[in-house]
Amino acid sequence: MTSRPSRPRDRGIPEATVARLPLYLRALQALSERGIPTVSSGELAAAAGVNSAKLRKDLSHLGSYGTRGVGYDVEYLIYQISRELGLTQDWAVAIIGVGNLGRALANYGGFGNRGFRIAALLDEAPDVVGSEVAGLTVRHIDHLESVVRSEKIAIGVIATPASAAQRVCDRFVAAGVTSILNFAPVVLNVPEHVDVRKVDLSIELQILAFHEQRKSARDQGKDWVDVLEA
Amino acid sequence: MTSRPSRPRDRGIPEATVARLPLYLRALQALSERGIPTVSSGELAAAAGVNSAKLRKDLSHLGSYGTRGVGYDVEYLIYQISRELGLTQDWAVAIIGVGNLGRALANYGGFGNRGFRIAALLDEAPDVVGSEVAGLTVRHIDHLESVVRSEKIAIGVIATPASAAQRVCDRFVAAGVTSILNFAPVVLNVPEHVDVRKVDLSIELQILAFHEQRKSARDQGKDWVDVLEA
DNA sequence: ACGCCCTTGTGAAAGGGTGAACAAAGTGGG
DNA sequence: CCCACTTTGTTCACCCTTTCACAAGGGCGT
Repeated sequence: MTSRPSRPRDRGIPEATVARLPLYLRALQALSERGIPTVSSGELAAAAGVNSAKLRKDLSHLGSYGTRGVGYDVEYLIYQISRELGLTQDWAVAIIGVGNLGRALANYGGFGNRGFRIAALLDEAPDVVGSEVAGLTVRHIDHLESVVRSEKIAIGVIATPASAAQRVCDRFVAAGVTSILNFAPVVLNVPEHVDVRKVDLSIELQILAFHEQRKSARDQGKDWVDVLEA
Repeated sequence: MTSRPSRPRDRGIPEATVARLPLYLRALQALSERGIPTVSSGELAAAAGVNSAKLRKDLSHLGSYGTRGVGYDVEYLIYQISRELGLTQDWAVAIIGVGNLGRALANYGGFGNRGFRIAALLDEAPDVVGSEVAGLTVRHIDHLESVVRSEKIAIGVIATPASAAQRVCDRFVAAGVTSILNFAPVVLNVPEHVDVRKVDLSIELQILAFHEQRKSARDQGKDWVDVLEA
């Protein structure tokens, strides 16, 4: 079947690498816009905020797309990463919940030029349904199933209040959606074959607070542990 | 100085554990609201979406706060985790950029009851400055430095377009802010002592797309690699 | 054509995180 | 008072990730 001898691609790209590929992609697109034809691992790593050894190892998982002594061809690498991430195809996305967050997502420019197309906005509230947001008419959530089927939606975005999230999630899953991006602060229950990623605004703040507390405690030479002991 | 002999807290809590503590905290608060007094590691782990061994190990980094044969006291554990994360003190937060995203953040309820207080909303656009959002009057970004000082802001949130992010970041740093939550799709340059966390809406989608592509490729029995070889 | 210099790709080692499994410790019933 | 049962806290082995260091490979000037 595979005749070519030298194919270093493992088909098993580490999760940590996958999470960084979008970073590299963005840095490369910035270079491309500035008309820069090639870039070394050191330069690209600096632009993406990682160290160069990590970057080289990450890219080596996709194949040998660099040229020793020169670096990487910007356009070629953009294409290879895009393809690996599946961004060369068109992904239809539905956003449920058109509050401030849903609106922010709908208006976020970063989707269009990366293979994502917002195909539907759904909400429950009568005063939102029918209004126009980001060039789309908001439809009632009752249309969820029919929209998923007609628009071939594979990725669903949940931007509802926490109380509605699991219900929306169940309807997504029942309709055949297999990837869900969840902004509601709840743990979603899904079957094995469905991927969920969570973005939680307050968790990030809490992690920052932890480090911030540690910094200020150190500055003051305090020993929190003993002070607060029972 | 430290007189008590048995103090298992290492002061070196793994980063992965810190990232999960907010999850446990939320699950515990839900239990607390339902009036449940104690919880076992298995139950709490299920509610937080992790396995029980991991949960027990995470909690053991804070100390021995459970009772063998019984489980954990919900209220006590809430207090211990809150304290560890630094949520028992009041954190003043400033949000720069009052677009849809900034508004979503300002209206997000999850902050108030976790020690975070939004102390200022700043923007540049004349049509936003002066308007009222989430009970606060939006002020012009020129006040950034004075607001940081007068409100003792330790955490800054950047919700501006990408083009403005680094500039805002520099001003935050110069004014003495040491923790930054960045929603703009750029890599921020900061000095060593400043913590930056990034939330990127489009990166999460790209990671989902990668897995989704893989799933559909597998379903169709395709061998992408060979098909697309040069 | 040759050799110098630069940069990639990778092997090996170190570090951190995960999960299974178990001993220690506490509860409650008889 | 003792025993059976429950659940924690921890040990250990494994896996994934990061990092260092360097050999292999390609361009460029002479």
